[in-house]
Amino acid sequence: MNASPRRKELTRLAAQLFVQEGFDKTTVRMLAQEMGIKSGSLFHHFKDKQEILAAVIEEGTHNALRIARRALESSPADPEARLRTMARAHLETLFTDRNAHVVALFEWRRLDDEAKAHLSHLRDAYEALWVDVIDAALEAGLIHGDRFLVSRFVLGALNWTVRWYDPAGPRTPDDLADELVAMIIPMKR
Amino acid sequence: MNASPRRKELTRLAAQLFVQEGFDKTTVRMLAQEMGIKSGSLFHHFKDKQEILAAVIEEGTHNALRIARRALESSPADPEARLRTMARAHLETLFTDRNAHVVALFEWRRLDDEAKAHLSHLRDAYEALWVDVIDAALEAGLIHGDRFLVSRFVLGALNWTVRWYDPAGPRTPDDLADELVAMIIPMKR
DNA sequence: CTCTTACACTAGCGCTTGCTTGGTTACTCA
DNA sequence: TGAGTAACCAAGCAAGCGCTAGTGTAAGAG
Repeated sequence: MNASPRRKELTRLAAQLFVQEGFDKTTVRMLAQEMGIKSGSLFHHFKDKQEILAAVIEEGTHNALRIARRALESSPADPEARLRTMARAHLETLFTDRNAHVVALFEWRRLDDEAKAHLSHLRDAYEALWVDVIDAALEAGLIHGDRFLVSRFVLGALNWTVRWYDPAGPRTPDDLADELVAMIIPMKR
Repeated sequence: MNASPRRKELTRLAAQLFVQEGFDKTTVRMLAQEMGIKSGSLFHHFKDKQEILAAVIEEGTHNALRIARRALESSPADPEARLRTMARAHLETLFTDRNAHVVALFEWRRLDDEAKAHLSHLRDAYEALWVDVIDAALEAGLIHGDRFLVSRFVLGALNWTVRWYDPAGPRTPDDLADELVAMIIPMKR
C-alpha cells in the first residue's frame, strides 16, 4: 500500500523489536520510542498494531520473491545449479532481511484473517519457485523421494537456520546452502 | 517438582491453549475456565503464569528423552538403523505430545532465565543422543558432510514438520522419518 | 472430635494495554 | 502570503491484565 521512505524505516525498526520481544510483548509505546516519536503519533502512519505486523511481513516476503527470481534468471539451467541457486537465494534473503523473516516465520499466526489471505498469495508465489526447481531435480534423477516431502524437508532445514546460524561465525550462508545441497544429492564427493 | 495427576492434567490443558492462542495471548482467566475453576484458584497449583509454561515444556522434553532412550535400547546396532530409530522416535514424541512440543519450540523465549537454565540441561541431554547417532553414521560413511551442520539440518527438517504435517493424512510419522533418512543416505534405492 | 491439608471461591487492587481526541508545528505550493 | 497537508504531541479513556487477600468447605489423620 503506502510505501513512503519514512514508513519503510519505521517498518524496519518494528521488525527488529518484534524479533527481540515478540509481537505481543512489543507495546505501541516501545515501538514509538524506538522510532523517536510518541505512541499516539504512531497511528498516523499505521491504522493499528496489526497493520505494522502486516507491513513487516509483506516487505520481507516481497524481497524474498524478488531476490529468488533474479537469482534464477542468471543461474545456469541444469537442475543441480538451479537447486543450489534457490538454496543460496533463500539463505541470502533470510539473513539480509533476517528480522522481517523471523517475524514472518514465527508471528504469522498473529495476523488477522484479512492480512493472512492477502499475504498467503505472496508466499505461495515464492513456494511455487521451489516446487519448480525441485520437480526438475527429481525428474533429472538428481534427488529421490516424494516431491511434497522433499520440498518440505528442505525448506524446513533452511528456515530452521535462523534459530542457530551465527553470521559472525566462520561459515557464510552460501556455505550452508552448498552443504545442504550436497547432503541430499548422492555421490557428489 | 510437583507431579500430582491433577497438576499434570492442568498442564496438558494449558499446553493446548498455549498452542491455540500463544503464551502471551492466553490469559489466566482463559486457563482457569478451561480447567473448570476460577482464575484465583489457579495460583494454588502454580506459583505464577511462568511456572505453567515451564511445566508444559518440562513435561514435553522429559517425555522426548524417555522415548528416545527406550527406542535406542531396542534398536539394532548398525548406524543406519539407529539413525532411522532416532528420526522415528523424534517424530513419535513430536506428535503424541504435539502441543507441549510446539510450545517448547516456539515459546521458549518467554521463559525467565532461571527456568531456561534448568530446562536447557534437559534439552542438551536429548540433543546429545542425536550427536552420538550422527557421529556414528558419519564414521561409517553412511552420510557425508559437517557433523554440526548435518545434525542442525536434520533436526530443523524434523521440527518443521509440526508446521505442515497432518496426522489425518495418508502418511504416518514413521513414513516421514523413513523418507528423510532415505533422502540423506545416498544410493539406497 | 478436633486439626490439618488441599482446593476452591469472591472481590478487587494496581498497572498496562491499544487506541482516540483535539490541537500544534513545519513544510509545500499556488 | 495564505491555504493545505503531513507529521507530531499531550492527555487520557475503557478494557483487560497478572496476581493477592481473605474466606469457606470437605476429606483424611491423630
